[in-house]
Amino acid sequence: MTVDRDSMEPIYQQVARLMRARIDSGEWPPGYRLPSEPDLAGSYQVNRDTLRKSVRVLVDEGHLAVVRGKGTFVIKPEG
Amino acid sequence: MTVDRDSMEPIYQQVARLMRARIDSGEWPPGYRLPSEPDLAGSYQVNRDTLRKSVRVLVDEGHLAVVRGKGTFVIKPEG
DNA sequence: AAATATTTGTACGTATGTATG
DNA sequence: GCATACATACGTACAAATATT
Repeated sequence: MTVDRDSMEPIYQQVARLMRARIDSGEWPPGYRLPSEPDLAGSYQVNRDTLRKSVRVLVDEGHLAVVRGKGTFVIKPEG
Repeated sequence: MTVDRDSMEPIYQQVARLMRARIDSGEWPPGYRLPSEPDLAGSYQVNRDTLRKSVRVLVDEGHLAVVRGKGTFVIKPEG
């Protein structure tokens, strides 16, 4: 062992975890439109590019859907 | 009709097409390691970030595999 | 209808970190 | 240790789709 490995997690994954928690907890319910990317980036103190990486993770997981010009929405269970 | 729509294609997709063509043509055969991202970015006259988007497209299509620290490789038919 | 504002998408530039050779 | 190659992160600007006034 090389002492304490795997304690590093990229920021965008950390943010993705935080956002996932808000979805799972119901704070961001199905159909909810998230704050804008610049707003979220500000909230999490990260760059917009980094935030968008986090969003992509959740989109890939099927938790979020992004619609250009409209916003980012929490996916509903059925669809 | 709104006159000639859909004639706009993002640069990263254009580059993805060019790269796909080189794979399909056999210029980049299975197992081949592509030039480095900075080199490819220079060849196609785009930013490295843009080139990485193109690569992601081909990875998602199953044409390429990216290995950190090693390079980007053309996927072999079988695996 | 038209102009404006909002929101996501694309593109470039730069710096630093991590994995591999 | 050093060089190479991919990964992450930040900043900036403008384009495109949508919504609002």
